[in-house]
Amino acid sequence: MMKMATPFNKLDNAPLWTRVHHQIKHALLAGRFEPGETLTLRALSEMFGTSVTPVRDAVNHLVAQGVLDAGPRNAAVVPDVAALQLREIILIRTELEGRAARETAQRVTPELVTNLSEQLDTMRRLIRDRDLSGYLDVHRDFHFTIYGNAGVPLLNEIIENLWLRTGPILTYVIPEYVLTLRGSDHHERIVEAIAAGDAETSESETIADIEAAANYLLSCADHTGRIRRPGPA
Amino acid sequence: MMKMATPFNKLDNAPLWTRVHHQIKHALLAGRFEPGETLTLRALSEMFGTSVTPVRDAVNHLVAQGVLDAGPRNAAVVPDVAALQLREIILIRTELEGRAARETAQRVTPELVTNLSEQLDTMRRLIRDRDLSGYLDVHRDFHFTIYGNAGVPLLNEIIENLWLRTGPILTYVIPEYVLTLRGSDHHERIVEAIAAGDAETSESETIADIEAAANYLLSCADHTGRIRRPGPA
DNA sequence: CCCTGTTGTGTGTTATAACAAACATGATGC
DNA sequence: GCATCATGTTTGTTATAACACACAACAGGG
Repeated sequence: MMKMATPFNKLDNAPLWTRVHHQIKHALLAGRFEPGETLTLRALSEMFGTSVTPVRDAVNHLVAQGVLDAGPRNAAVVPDVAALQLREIILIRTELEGRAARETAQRVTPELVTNLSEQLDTMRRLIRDRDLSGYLDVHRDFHFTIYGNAGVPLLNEIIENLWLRTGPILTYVIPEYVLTLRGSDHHERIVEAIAAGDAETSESETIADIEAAANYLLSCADHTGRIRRPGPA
Repeated sequence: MMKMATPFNKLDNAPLWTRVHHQIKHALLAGRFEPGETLTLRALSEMFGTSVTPVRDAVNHLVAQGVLDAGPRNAAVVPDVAALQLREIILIRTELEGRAARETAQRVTPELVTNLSEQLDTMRRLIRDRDLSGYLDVHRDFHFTIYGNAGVPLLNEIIENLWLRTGPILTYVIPEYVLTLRGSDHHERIVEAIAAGDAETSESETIADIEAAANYLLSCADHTGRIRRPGPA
């Protein structure tokens, strides 16, 4: 009497607002919304072909996470993260990601080192091929592979939230930074330290990596403290 | 032509779901919901006398903040924070609150020291009077006075979120702990360190304070790792 | 010409109803 | 007596409409 037909319809009963949430998040990380832009519920609902209720839920979620700002009249605006806020985020990121890297080094496994080394190779290849979009994806996977092995899920959750907050400005500023690396980045040393179980170096190199990228971003700030996109050329 | 009547009706135009959010949050911190209890939208809406929409928004906000858990069928359940999760929270709290205390010590002002000393006196008096509920309030104010003077609003926001996560178990376990203090707590030394601009001691004493309370909480865990309420007597 | 009051439009908010999935309950057949 | 299926209830989800506030544009009076 088992119903054989439609074997896997269990998958698409995820709530609508979840998918909307996912799409907005990715659009944010891809830089498809301009910093400072206010997102209206009706525009988004038309964009996704749903009623306003699911997008309202999704936007509420993002505002609660701090990924979107609450503007006047509780309108959702894309955060225009300035130098001041960036410095705050970086301070907390160094603290938290440094600690995560330390924890991971203390519980290193052979598989982890293998995975990280492979990701390192992939990153090198993507830089050589000038595939910056692909690089950013693997780069993020690389870092979260480390943090995910710290054995502290909550730490991972908070770090992910902090990355999300820098999303809008990252995508239009980082590519130029990546090209200046030429392989002389901290990632190799992080993997070496983790492989050696050297918690101290693992932490310090992680912090150095974050601060190097942050310093580049901060150098893109104008006199008002707003991070501006480099010339489009 | 100025409308003189109803002089201050500007105050109650805050969205309904904001107030619902506020009330649920405080009920949580006051331990008025049992850990593991699932909160139904219709029950809450009847409790607050609104429709389900505002409570839905409020609950969504809390779930997104990690203050409430998302149970099966996306139902909101009061988190039953076990020893394992508590250890994670404490790890991050020591990291973040330690850093905040360090920052505050480096930018101490005379007013800050005055305020902290007054709060310290109030706390001593409330302990002497066995007013544990009042003590917990001032105690929270004391800590957030320190963190609020670190000059890093985002740090404050994250720390507040972490406190919220421990809310449900704090209220029914901490009172007994407070009574064991007898004034020999770390708070005085924290204020001394801040007043002296001693960032190092400010951080270490803050961490010691957090870990002392955490160790008490963890000693209340049974063999399954769940924190249990001490005898009601 | 400028100020002011009005009106229209856009936007988030709230209520309500219809919906669908999950669970408990009880009846029915073996 | 027990398993199984039907059904009713509970609960989150979504759509829709009415609402209230805010802002902009515009017209009229000074």
